[in-house]
Amino acid sequence: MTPNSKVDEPDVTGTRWLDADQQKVWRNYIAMVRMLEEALERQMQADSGLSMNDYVLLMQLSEAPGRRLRMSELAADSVYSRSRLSHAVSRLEGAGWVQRTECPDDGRGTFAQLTDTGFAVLAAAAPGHATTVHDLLFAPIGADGCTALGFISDTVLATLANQQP
Amino acid sequence: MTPNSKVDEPDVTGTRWLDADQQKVWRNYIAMVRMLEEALERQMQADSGLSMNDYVLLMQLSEAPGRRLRMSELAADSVYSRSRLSHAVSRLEGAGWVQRTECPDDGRGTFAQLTDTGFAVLAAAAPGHATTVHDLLFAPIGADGCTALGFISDTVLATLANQQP
DNA sequence: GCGAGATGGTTGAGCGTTCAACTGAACTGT
DNA sequence: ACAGTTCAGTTGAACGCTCAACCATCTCGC
Repeated sequence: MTPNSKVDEPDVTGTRWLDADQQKVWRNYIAMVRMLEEALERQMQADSGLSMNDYVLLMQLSEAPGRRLRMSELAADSVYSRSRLSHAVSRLEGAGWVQRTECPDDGRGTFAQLTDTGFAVLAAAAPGHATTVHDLLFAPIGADGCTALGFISDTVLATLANQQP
Repeated sequence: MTPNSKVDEPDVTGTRWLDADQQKVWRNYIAMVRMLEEALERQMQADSGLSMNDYVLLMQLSEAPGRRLRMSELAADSVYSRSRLSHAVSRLEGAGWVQRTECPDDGRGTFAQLTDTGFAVLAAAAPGHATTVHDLLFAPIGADGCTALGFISDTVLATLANQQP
């Protein structure tokens, strides 16, 4: 619960406690993530009637070749479980923004294909989103902050990637 | 959808697009946040049978004077809606980790009080969590990364705070 | 004092996510 | 060939969160 005096070394229980600075940073990081998510969600919902989750899914599809991806690729890109993606795509399909397509190469596979309607919705939502991200994140932290955030993201992602397999 | 050549200025639609660097950073930031959350959730669930959300709530309570907080204070600290917190505390109360108490000063108010059982559960969960955060975040990014992340969090939080009222 | 509005908190319905179980298709070894 | 296993994806129930409606209490103006 409370940090040890020796924070660089594990204590007798093998715990690597966080020092006071790290605790504060961790706490503020969590708050930042939550509030930023909330602000983006609010803006997206208000301006486009779209949830951020759906927006990101459509975005991923829009950037894929042929504007379509295998379900599992899309799931991996979005850090979604298969189940979650399946439900999500069903909803997007219901809205007419995505269409499921059979995969000729693999009988088990399914493509999620962005429809023209879906692309239009995405295109309409993009400017507001970009502006919000700019105003709330990149403008305040500046170029140095952007570089630092890039480094942090890359480093943590690499660590997590080496962790899993 | 695609960034303009002039990225520091809003275009004719008033949009402030992100440049290529920022797009990449933003994408990786989202992935980092999701994967980090997932990893922490997994560890917490596996080691303590606790969700991260519940852990953070218990943590906030444990640090408050008398290990109790008004519902609205706890909600603000946790970036929770009142409703969400009310539901969450009901569950925690069901588990015996938190108890609701009347507030003498304000007839409308309610205290969420951490029970001894709740504190014990939290104490048991803390070391594993601290170690995971250390190993997945602070150790990889180093002292400079920690400073940078602190700066970014503070800056974004300040921006968001000035945005709302 | 007292009525109007603001504040603190709860409730229930609806929706999205998770979890475990399931279907079918594709490899693997014999 | 074919049984066992893995892989891609779906399904339905359970659970957590959101949203709007709601009650009770406090505060402010008159």
